[in-house]
Amino acid sequence: MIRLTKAGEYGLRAVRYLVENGDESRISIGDISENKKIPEPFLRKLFKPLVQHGIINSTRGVSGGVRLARKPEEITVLEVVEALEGPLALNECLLDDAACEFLSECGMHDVWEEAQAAMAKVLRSKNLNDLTL
Amino acid sequence: MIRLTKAGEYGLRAVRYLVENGDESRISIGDISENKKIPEPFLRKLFKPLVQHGIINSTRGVSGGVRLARKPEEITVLEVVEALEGPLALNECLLDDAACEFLSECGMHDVWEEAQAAMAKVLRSKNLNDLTL
DNA sequence: CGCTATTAAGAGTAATATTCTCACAAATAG
DNA sequence: CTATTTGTGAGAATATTACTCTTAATAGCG
Repeated sequence: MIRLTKAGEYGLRAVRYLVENGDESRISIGDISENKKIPEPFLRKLFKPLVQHGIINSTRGVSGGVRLARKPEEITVLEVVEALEGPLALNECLLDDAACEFLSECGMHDVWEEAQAAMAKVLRSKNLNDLTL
Repeated sequence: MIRLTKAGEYGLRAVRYLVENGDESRISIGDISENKKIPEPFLRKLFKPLVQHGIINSTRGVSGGVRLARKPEEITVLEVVEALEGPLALNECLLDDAACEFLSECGMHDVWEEAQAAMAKVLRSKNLNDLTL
């Protein structure tokens, strides 16, 4: 089907909410969930990779919450997508050559690589501020 | 995950086999399955959409089989991929606007559209002969 | 200090989509 | 009419996605 999952969809929506409400204060995942209509426990899970990739900062406890770890214009859409969905790989062979039993005689490898590069270029050219226009 | 499924992978592999062995004669799905290491009953199913999309011609019975319905250089990779995977739609909202509950305030719609167009352009620029180099 | 309210983190479960199998039906050449 | 080959429908197995419930950390307050 070649499609973005809910993880990517929800995660981007959440990150965008932080950009729009990013007055340095921390925002709770519950708030985001409520405002953006995202199932809370699921959203909660999405923040783990975002934190690990240094896109989001989180603190627990009373007045804790999440916020962008860097300025929005320094975070590309590609970064967020890859944190949430894993590295871009339109076909398995683009992730791990060994996955293709046909290798050089495959014929498709280069096509997928080119298609993926084109897509990645677009996603890399957009930063989080570009989403709020 | 944004990845090609086995349907696309197997289908392209099968179509490529036809290009390479396309001496006007019909080839049985069993042959393709054996040569390209594709589970036969599954491959069988993949030919249905290929026939429906006018990419493949099939005939039943003794000395029947499948073959390309047109010259390989007149069939684009995009055509084959879309026949097998359904229309390209990196996000649901690119297929059906109603699917997005945020619509104009979404922010991501245009980004996905642009990324998808870039990818589609590459896949449309390649025909089946380009795969056999 | 220790309790409590609040919030993120982690483990585990349910739903859905994909991949594959099997059994049989329909067509066709000889 | 028979051997061969594609077509079709039901459905099992597996992988992925989506969601829920429990646990751990933190700050503030008496």
